[in-house]
Amino acid sequence: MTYSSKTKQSDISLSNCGYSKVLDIISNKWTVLVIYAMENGKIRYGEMLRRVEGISKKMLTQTVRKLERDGLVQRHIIPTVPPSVEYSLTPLGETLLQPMKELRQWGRVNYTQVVEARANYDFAYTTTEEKFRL
Amino acid sequence: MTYSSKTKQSDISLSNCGYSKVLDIISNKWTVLVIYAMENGKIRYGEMLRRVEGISKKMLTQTVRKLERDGLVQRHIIPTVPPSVEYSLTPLGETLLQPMKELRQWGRVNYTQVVEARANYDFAYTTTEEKFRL
DNA sequence: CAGCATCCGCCACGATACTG
DNA sequence: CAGTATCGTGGCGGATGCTG
Repeated sequence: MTYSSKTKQSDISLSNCGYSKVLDIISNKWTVLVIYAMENGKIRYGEMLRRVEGISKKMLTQTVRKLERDGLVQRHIIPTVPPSVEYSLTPLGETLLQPMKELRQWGRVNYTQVVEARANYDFAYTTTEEKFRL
Repeated sequence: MTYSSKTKQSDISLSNCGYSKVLDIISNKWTVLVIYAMENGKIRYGEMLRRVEGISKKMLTQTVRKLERDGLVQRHIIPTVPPSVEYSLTPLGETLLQPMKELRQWGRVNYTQVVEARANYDFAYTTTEEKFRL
């Protein structure tokens, strides 16, 4: 969705690869964090705004609407004054939690190695002139 | 990487959440597809270009360089004329394959439900006037 | 064959202000 | 409290052309 889907048929295309379909859903800045905020059950709009550091009201609304459209999130409006709204994962949304947690686990375990690899790479491709400044 | 990392500390921030760290690596248009292309072992540049439908040379090079920098991919230059280059996953890169496959599996199993949910949502929020045209 | 250089359009995202 | 409306922008990604 994020990108135009004008791709022809092939063995690995954006249209028929399962990866792409998932990316179509979760590959943007805030989606996974918002889902993450709901992993323990119902949560109110304002509470999410506080828990997901750095997100703006605009992006939170936009993200949560998209997830609702995708059938991953439910929206419960509680008619009080002022109104409050609770969000939670649907059963379908819950099923996404498991694979996501494994990815998170991978990140926790391996990210330091990635950071090291980057440092090595950057050092190796640094000009000798720049190296002398260290 | 895709986005600026100017976020303060919090319980869910871009900097300390495992999800974000993984997204930092795989969340862009082509990365997962390129990794996918290497899941069965060595593969040459031109072969990837053909297998990953729709990717341009620029983006393939860019993606593969980033993965190399992250320590997930190895580059083997074979000194022939004209030169050929083989790419393959590193041991670290291989470890990412498992969680990625589960995500792909999730996509295969559940994507149709997502598509249905979207159709329902769009229909529900279509104006009655537009509905009459159906 | 396997790239790199350049130019450019587009849209995801951020900031700000207003509302029921 | 939980949103909408509007405007501005950075940089991702596409297209094209050139090299060793």
